[in-house]
Amino acid sequence: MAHVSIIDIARLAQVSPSTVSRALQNHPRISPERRAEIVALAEQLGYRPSQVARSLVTGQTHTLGVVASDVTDPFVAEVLKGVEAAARRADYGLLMAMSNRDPAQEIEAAAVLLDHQVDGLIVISSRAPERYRHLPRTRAHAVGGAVPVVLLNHDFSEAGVYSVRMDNAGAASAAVTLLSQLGHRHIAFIAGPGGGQSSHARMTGYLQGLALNHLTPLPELILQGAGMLEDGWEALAALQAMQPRPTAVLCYNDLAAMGLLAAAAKAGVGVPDALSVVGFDNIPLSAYTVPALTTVEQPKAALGQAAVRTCLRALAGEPAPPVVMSGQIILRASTGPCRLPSAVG
Amino acid sequence: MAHVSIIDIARLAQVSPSTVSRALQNHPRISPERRAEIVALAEQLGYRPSQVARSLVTGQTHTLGVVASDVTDPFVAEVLKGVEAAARRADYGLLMAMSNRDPAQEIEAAAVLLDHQVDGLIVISSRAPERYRHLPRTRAHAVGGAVPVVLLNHDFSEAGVYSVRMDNAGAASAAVTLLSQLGHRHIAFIAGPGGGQSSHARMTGYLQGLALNHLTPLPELILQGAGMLEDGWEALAALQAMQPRPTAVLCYNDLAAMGLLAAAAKAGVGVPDALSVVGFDNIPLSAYTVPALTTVEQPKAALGQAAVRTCLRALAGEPAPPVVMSGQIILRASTGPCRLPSAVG
DNA sequence: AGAACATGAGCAAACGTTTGCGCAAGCACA
DNA sequence: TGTGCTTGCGCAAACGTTTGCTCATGTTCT
Repeated sequence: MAHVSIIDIARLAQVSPSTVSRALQNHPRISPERRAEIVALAEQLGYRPSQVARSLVTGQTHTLGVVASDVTDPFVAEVLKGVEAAARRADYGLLMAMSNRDPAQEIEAAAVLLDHQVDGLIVISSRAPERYRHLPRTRAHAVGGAVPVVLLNHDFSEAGVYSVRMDNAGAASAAVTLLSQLGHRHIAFIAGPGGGQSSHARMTGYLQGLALNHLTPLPELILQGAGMLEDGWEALAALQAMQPRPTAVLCYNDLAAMGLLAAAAKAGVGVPDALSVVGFDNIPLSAYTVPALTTVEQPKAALGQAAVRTCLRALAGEPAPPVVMSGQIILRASTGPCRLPSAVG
Repeated sequence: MAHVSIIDIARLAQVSPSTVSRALQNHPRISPERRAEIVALAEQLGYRPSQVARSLVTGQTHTLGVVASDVTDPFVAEVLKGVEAAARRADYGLLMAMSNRDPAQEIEAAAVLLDHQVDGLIVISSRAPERYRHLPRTRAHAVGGAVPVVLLNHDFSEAGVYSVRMDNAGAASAAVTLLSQLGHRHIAFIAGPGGGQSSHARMTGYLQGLALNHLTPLPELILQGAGMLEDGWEALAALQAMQPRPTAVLCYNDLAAMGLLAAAAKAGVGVPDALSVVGFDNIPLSAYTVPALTTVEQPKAALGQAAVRTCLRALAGEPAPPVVMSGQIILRASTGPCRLPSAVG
């Protein structure tokens, strides 16, 4: 027995297919009795409407596209979870693709999703925002013309491109202030992937924080990284070699911080006594490191939800202003007062 | 300017739409010149075929459904990544939904994905395999009748349901043997979520491992858990209270192990001196704990790829026998020789 | 030279919905 | 009783493809 269609129901109910269609979508001009009869019949036959056929005529798939840089990154995973929950609540499907942190793959993935006629696109941690400008995203019945793209953790303003992000700069600056208040004068920064807005903004915030606390920014205190465990792991040696030696480190994310923590433990560098470490993201694991990681909470699930909300707003033709959420410092055990006399002063 | 369709091309090339369609899919009965002309025109117009329309007539969406228990679990994320990569390579889209470890949500998600006419379904860590038996998954043009379901880390054999998993029991048993060889006589086990096959199999393997090494299984040495950080964290107190006190613990997964590690560090219980800890999954972070975690490697990406391969095989009508991969113990620093004289014996 | 066949292309149906329009019957109003 | 509005439903087009069939032309074989 094949798939039961609206026509089968029509035949059995002795009505036209259009009547069945209207009955099932609660069209006002269908008599209550007919509706009841048809609904019952549909239920009984186990009728499930063909989303594909529906999409073809309406031009909407009721599906959102998500391109994520890498689900393996706990931050991304948490955001994705928020996106999924919100999409499900709004009865939207989720078509997923991964960019593997590569701009080319990102844009390619976006194109593929658009080919599948997603109603909207959400990009978690874009690395190539400017390329959405020329991405053809016209749709057959498109409401506002193009399918909306919402960039998560990127502020790129362009028609049809929306933005949901955290106040990375503010949070990073606050983290530096915290360290400064603990007495640290030499604060290093392990940067994140180039191309990402969040990396750039956190760097900016780091510098702002230094300025705010009258600390002199030293280029050599900034280490390159990509937001991965290895970054922190490898950073320790560089930190140890610095003159003056930093007593605190702000990391691009928790992953880098955890790498650093592991390296410190291995090298016998006491945290926080010899080195204070601050992460970013507050991934679940950060509460379980040794010592527990002081970090900046990002409202990950909320960011995901906001992205979906923004996308749906844009779809509805409503205004969808940029969303900026603020972080909050989670004080745990990886930070402490500066124990070393400042080598320079 | 709206979406350019096959008809627009046909008009411009002065041919029929069918010719355009055939030209674009390299049908043999189209002259090379025509094909070239049409292909060029399509390229120039930026033509992108409507997957929706195509799906309607072919009955295939070229899309796989994935229901994951929780992307936030690093194991799941890694597997998902493998699935995504393999699907992309095969030119398949990925429709994603999350079950949040809830059987009801799992089956509901599966139904939603099926409504979107996914060609196949991959379930990462199913908790309700038996319910796929009665899930209506007939398709209009279905090749083999029903859309294939491949269960990842579950062995449930039923027509149309395929299985890709790891040899959980064998690996768990091997882990116990390792601990036994290190001199441990009292080995505890923190179990995983009930309902999951992997949890059950690892438990079985644990018991087999005990038997194999002539250790007596004690019910009180088995703690309940759900494969989460908190499990390990909370387990420490229980372990400490046990008589005889276990000197080693096998955990359902790395997450639980990391929770335990954190708790041990906080309580001043030396690992591995006072307590050896073995995890499961070998998530990336497990190499960066303090001490680094001894664990069982699961070929996560390979599992994901195998799931896609199996699904595609089933779709092609080829035989798709169950896949069983074997794990391998990764020896790191959280395990060591038993230092305590056995209290009993 | 006739038959059989290969080549290149078009016609039209089909996929399963949604929806604008038309139409008949019933009703209220003047 | 005629006019106009409402209610309930059907007709048919449309969405953008794919594909079985048909058909004309050219080619090769006997």
